[in-house]
Amino acid sequence: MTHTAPHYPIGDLAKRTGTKVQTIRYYESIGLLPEPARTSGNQRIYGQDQLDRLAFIKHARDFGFPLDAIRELLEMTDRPAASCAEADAICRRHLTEVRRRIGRLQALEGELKRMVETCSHGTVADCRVISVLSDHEKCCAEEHEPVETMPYKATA
Amino acid sequence: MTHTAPHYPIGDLAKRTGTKVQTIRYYESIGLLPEPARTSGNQRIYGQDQLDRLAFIKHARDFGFPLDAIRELLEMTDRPAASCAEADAICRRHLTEVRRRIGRLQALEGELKRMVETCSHGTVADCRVISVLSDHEKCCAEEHEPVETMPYKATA
DNA sequence: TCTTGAACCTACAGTCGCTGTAGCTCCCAT
DNA sequence: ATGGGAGCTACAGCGACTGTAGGTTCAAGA
Repeated sequence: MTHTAPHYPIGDLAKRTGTKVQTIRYYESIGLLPEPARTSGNQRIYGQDQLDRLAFIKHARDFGFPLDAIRELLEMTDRPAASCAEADAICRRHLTEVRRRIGRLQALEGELKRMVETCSHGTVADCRVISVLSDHEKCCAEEHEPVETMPYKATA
Repeated sequence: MTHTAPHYPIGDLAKRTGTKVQTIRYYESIGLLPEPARTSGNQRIYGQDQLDRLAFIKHARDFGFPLDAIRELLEMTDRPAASCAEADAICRRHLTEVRRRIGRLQALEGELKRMVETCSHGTVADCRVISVLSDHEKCCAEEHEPVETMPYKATA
């Protein structure tokens, strides 16, 4: 039993990585994090390895990588001598996706901007916003694909 | 019984609006579309009103409005004499959200671009992609907030 | 030593906006 | 009469969590 190896309870891990406790347990449940050691009272204790692994996951999530891609990237970190072509490919694919999204959102931004700018602030019957949404003809884009879902929280 | 009023089965409604049949039933289940009339054999039949309403929903979804916002917008179309200030507000809020997302994604794009560009295509041990994700210090952004989730489909 | 309260535990439901499946029934054309 | 496509209900699953209920454990202070 060494006294030098650090060991953290789940709350410390959460604070140090900026993830939520539930999220860490969720990652464990889907096999993204290995099952950690437990105290005699059944509480999880983590070492440096786990902390690093979780930090990697968190960072990759902040970059917007989906968990499947992160899983692949983590497998690669376990084989440091392997070629990084796959990691490169994952990253490029992600970049392409990000650019596609930016394009869609920018087209959307233009249309929304026009909508609010031409709104005459009168009644619903005359409202530009409503009329554009009601009538496809009034819409500027010839053909526009649906943008990804965006559930934004209420700004009360 | 008039012979002029059009009436469509659910599949026609789907084709005409570009939504899926299940989606229409889903909208009904959450109260976004009213329950339609039924044939003697229990099949849904829709009139022009419902078609227009669904087209409105579809169009608004294509604009990225969340269903809650669409619900509010639909309520407004039922009160055409009311002020459109609320519709304007919803639209502006959405526009703000879209712009926020664009900003985040653009920051992300820059970082991802740097990552793939500096990748030396060697082993995982030397991989820039992996190392940036492993080590927060190597990351160019001083502080970056997580970007929204983006589950992209496999490009096989 | 006892107590208090924060942190931990499991298990499960809910979020958002659908999508897919199973296992039926119905309708229309041949 | 029959075949097949379209419709029906009910429910599970997606991704990535978040929140809740109801219990246990731990560490610090009295």
